[in-house]
Order: sequence, then C-alpha cells, then structure tokens
Amino acid sequence: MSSYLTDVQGAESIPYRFERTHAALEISQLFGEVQPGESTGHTVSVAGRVMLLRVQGKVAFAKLVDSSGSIQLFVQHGVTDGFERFCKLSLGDWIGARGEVMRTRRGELSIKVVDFVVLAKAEASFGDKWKGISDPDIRWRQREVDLWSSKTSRNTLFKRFEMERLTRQWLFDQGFVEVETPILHQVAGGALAKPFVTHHNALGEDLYLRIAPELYLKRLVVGGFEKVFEIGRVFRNEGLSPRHNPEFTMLELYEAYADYTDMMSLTEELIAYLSIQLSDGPVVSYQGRELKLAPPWRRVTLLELVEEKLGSAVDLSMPLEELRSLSRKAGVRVEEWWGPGKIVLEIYEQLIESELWGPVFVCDYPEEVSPLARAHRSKPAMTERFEAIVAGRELANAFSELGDPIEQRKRFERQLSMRARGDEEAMSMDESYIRALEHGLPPTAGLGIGMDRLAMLLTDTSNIREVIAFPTLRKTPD
RNA sequence: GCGCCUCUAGCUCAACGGCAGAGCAACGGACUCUUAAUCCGCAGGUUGGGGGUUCGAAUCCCCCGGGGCGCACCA
Repeated sequence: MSSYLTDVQGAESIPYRFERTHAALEISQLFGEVQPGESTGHTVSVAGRVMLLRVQGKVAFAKLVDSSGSIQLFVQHGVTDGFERFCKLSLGDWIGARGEVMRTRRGELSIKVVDFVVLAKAEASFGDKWKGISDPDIRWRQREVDLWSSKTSRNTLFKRFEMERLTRQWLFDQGFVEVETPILHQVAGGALAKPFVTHHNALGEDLYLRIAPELYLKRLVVGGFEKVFEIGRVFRNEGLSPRHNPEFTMLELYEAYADYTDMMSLTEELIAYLSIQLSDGPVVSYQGRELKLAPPWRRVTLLELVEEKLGSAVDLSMPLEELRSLSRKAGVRVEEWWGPGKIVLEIYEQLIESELWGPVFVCDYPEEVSPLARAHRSKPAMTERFEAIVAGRELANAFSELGDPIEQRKRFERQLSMRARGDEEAMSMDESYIRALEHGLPPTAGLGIGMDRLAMLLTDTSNIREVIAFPTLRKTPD
C-alpha cells in the first residue's frame, strides 16, 4: 500500500499488481456493528468492479463488486485524491480503492475512499443495470458477461465445480485413487456412441476422442489399482439439446472384489451426500417437483417394469414373434434384426423411463444390450447391471464387470455383426482390452455418472449449458 | 437431421400494414449522504441478412443465418 498511480489515461498507467487487504464480504462481517454516521479509523484496500455510480456534486457513491459480494465506496471532493476522475469511471471498470471503513448517515456500510487506481477499463457494457443480459445468444456466446451480470448463473456454475470437488473428496475418503487415462483412443470403446475422429500426423493414423474411459480404467484394475476413479471429459458425436453437450464430464469408478449391489449403495450414498452438502438436505426440488434422495432408493427390475407396463408376462426366452407383437401393440416399432433383449430395452426406454421420477435403481439388463457387463448369477440372458433413474433420466449406469476374456471376445464379435447390420453405435473389437483381461480381472464392479446431468439436478436447471462454463455452440456467423 | 417459436438502439423492451419509440447505458450540464439517486440537455437504427407482395412492410410471404423449445439420438 505504498504508492498509488493516479493517472488513468491509457493502459500504461494500469499497475501490474494491487495489494488488497479485504474482500467486500469480510468488511461487512468485521464492521457490521458500526453505527450510521460513525467512522472506524480502520483503513482497508479493496478491489473489484464499479457496478453502480451515483455522482452528486461534490460527493459520489459507487457499488464495488468482487467475488465475495459488494461494498459501497463513498467518495468526496477534498477527501478522495482524484475525485473528478472517479466520477468519470464507467460501469464495469475494475478499480482498487483504499480508505477508511465507515457507515453513511443513511446507514450503508462504506469505504471513505482516500485514493484509488484503475485496474481495467470496461469498454463494453454489461447490459441493463437492473435487468442485465437475458438474450440467450449473448449469454452463451459471451459467457463471461452472463457470469458477471447474473448471480444465478455464477452460483449455478460454482455449485457444479463445488460438486466435483466434493465428489473427489468423498471418493478419497472411501479409499479410491484418482487416475487419468488417455483421451486419444485407437479404438473408441466402453460405451455405445459415435465418436469424433481426429488425426495424428507423425503416426499417420486416425485417432478417436474417447467416448468413455471404461476400458482403460479396468486395465488399471488388472494392473493392481483396486479402487480407481476418473472424472474426465468424454466426447460423443451427437446432436445438441438442452440435455446434451458433445463434450461432457463423466465420473467412472471401479472397485475390485465388489459387485453391482455395492455400486447401488455407493451411488445412493454419494448422491445423498452431495445433495446435503450443496442444498439444505437430501430432499431437493427439481423443476417444481420434490425429489427425495436419501437412501435407500427403490430397486426394481427392468423386466418387472416392462411387464407392468404391458400388462402381461414377458420373458427373454419367449418366442421372438410373440415379443415383437407385444411391442408393436404397445406402440414401439421393432427393427428386424433386434433380439429379445433389444426389444425389451426399447419398450422400457420409450414408454417407461421418462415416467420414472425416482430415484430408482432399474436392475438387470439383457446381455444383448450390455456387452461389457457380467452375466447375471441366476437369471439367464441377463446381466448384473443397473441404471439409476432420477427425474425421468438416466443418472448412473453400473454393473458387475465381465472379466472373462473369451466371453468378452464373443460379446465384441456380436457387436461387430450389429455394426455390420448398420448400427453405427455398436462397439468395435478391442484386442488390447481382451489381452488385459487374459491377465486376470478380479471380480470388479464399475459405475459411471454423468456429472453435468447430476449438476443440473442439484442446481435445479433444465438446460445443460447452465452447468457448463463454455458450452458447445454453432460457429458464429460472419 | 426434422418441426414450432424467436431475432427492433450497447442492454431490456414497445410499436403488429400507415412518420421506428421508451427506460437504462453512453455523451454534455446541475447537485456535499445516495441506494436502479434525481433533474435538464444531446445523441443513438440497413428493425439478423437477402428477395418478394403492397400506394406503403419492423409488421404479410419465400430463402439464408443465429438462438430457444420439442422430436430423433444419447448421458
């Protein structure tokens, strides 16, 4: 706090650093008891953006906003060095100011500014000082403006990042190790989705941006990492929507010696914990409806739901024609090459999933549509897999992992034949993964959670862009 | 990718077939305790772009572009 620059003309007068002593919030916490008209004798330095400026002749008031909150600056002719320059500041300018903490006669805690320095000029406006920016085009394309001018936007995004921090913390406490695995894949595996393709010049090879970290994470388990997780970006070449961004963040975790029932407990406990930390408790309101996230969550099998919906017994071993006609009767059209598992899944996804408010664990998915999940220990043609459904959407997907390399090869081969029949999202053969399994994967359970979707849930937002700092947009027109 | 809606001053919005306007911001001025300060003054536009209908288009029609929502796909 030695010397302040006093010349605001031009960028060369902007200092390289500013020593501030207090955040705005700290001042109101420390000096809350000061009475109207009273001065404290305490000199502080603050920094932030001028968001309101009321010049009244030989005195002026400004609202200075920083990341903690805001504080009023009281500026007076004869007291403030550079009073006239202060009065000419633009809304949005960053300044650093030094002065005594006091409360005005009208009762507003303020800093009686002795001197100040411009830290950045704001040439562009932050919009209407009352209404801010509401044009969604500007909100997404110039997100910094939205984040600055909308406290709601800022809080939502902050909460999303806080959620990731809490998740890491919680998983560390459970003994998980955080790892990183490749994003550039030679084979895009681990999920059913279309990948982005890129090219490596020196290798002369096309590479894929990962659609899931799953296979590499299980290879780490083979390598001796018994409890691992990764929170990372995955990329899927699909359309944009209020619930889809082409790059999004996935939590995947794998635990040796565990099965899918362990993953159910872990899922409900983690999400209830996040809800308690980020909201007031395990009950949140989502889009006007109440969600009770406290464990235990309801558990129901996929087949039970389908039977209930269709009003008749359904079994994967029933004649295919019978199943097809049941499906058509329910209004779900079936492709010629679908097996019973795919038909049942389609009925569930088209007629049931969106109606489940949850939270609920939908358990036991057909092997036909679960190429990486281990066969169910007692139900033929089924796997030990569940999806957690909350607010009508899949929030988590988990299973007892398939560790048998021979069976895995068969599953991949079935995927290849589906790809040959035109399913662009079917998996490819991954020889490296099979080789890894040949060294032995212990009984392992895995879980994947879409972090963006989870953040939407916990921040009560209906557009995924709200929880992404810079969402993917169409190219700006010239 | 398809359908519906939308785009007016820097921002938020009016005008909905008959002279493109207001508030805020900007700019000039007054004001020594304001709270979205107030008051006076002054500016601000190819109404997203292009074409058409009409005596006359921000307004009606067509094409293109951006955005929003829904469908499809998925998480």
